Order: sequence, then C-alpha cells, then structure tokens
Amino acid sequence: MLEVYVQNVDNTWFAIACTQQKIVATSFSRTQESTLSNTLSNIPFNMPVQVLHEPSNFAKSAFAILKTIYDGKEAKNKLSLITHTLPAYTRKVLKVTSAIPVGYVSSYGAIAKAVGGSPRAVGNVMAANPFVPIVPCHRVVKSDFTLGGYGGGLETKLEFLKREKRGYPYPKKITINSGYLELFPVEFVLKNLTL
DNA sequence: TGCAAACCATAAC
DNA sequence: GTTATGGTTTGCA
Repeated sequence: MLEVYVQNVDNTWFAIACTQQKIVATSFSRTQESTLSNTLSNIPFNMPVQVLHEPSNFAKSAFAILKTIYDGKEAKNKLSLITHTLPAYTRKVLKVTSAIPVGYVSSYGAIAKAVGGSPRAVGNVMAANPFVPIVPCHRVVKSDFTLGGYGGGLETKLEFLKREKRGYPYPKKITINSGYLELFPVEFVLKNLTL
C-alpha cells in the first residue's frame, strides 16, 4: 500500500507518493487538487493508495527536502526514488538530468547527445517527469536558451531558475558514464529574457 | 526570422 | 503491431 501526502508550505502545495522509505512520485502546484491528481497520475499500474493527512517521519523529511529544492537551495540529503517501473530510456534521461547542478542548465539536445535518442524524446521524458522538482527538469531548456516547456507553466520555470542563480561565469562539461553533458550558467537563460 | 523536415521513445489504439 | 504525439533541432530561403 502506497502512502500519499499533500501539504501546503508557504502557499504552495506539495504532494508525495511513497512507501516507508522510498519515493514513487512527487509534485507541487498552486492548488491542492491539481497537486494531488498530478501525483496520483504518476503512480504506476494501479497500485493501491491511501491518502493520509498526518505525515510519517519519512514524509516530513521528504517535504522538507522538496521545499529546500523549491527554494533554490542545495539539498544535502537525497531521497531514494523508485524507478524500476519506468522504461529504461526514461530512467537514463532522468538520471542524467539529476546530474545538472543548481546554478546551471542544460538543453534537450545536449542531454540527447549524452544518453542517445533525440531532443524530442528527451522532451517527452521531461514532460512525464514523476519526480518534480527532485529531478530538476526545470533546468532543461532549448538550445537557444529560451525556456522550452514546463508542466507547471513557464512562469514557474522562470521563477525557479531565478532562485537558482549562482553567478557562474562559464559553461562546462561534466562526464557521464562514457560520455559528457554540457552545462551552461542559468544566467544564459535569464539574460535572454530581457523583454 | 520563419518554416519544413528529421528526429525517436512512449503511450494509446 | 501500428500510429500519433511531443517541454526539439537543424538547415535553408
């Protein structure tokens, strides 16, 4: 039986679907309803679920981590995610996306170069990300540094990136297994958006 | 700039 | 099996 929790922190709703120690899905949004339905829609098969109101200790710590990430801060503790129910390619893309640090972005195409497949296939994985914002799909933008899409709305994606500004000056590459991933300072995106 | 064609993993038929 | 669908990219006018 999976446990699902919904909680409001500083005017944002967060939800967690989990076992005793592991995360199956997370999300956040403006309303309790959409947050809950988002999370429920990412639960694989039809695993039985109970929605609880009093958070377990594990849920409490998970909410704290979600909020830390949401605030644009470094999360020192990591949550363990249940991914074996997801397709292999999806797992690879989510894993590489997780390697993008706060303060940097990458692009759909750059991730495709790192893991194989096409930019559009990567976009499809982002759109279906069950672990928002733990897997930082908000740090994936188009190759011209415009925003691309975001489930929670582009405004939300932009605010996220603003909070993650770190002032890094240069792009860099990090090595993934046998390949590399290109990273760019968030400022490359923010600078472009002077309207 | 704008548009068409190529791209490729998934989910839905 | 097959098809339709993208949170894209690239090339060319």
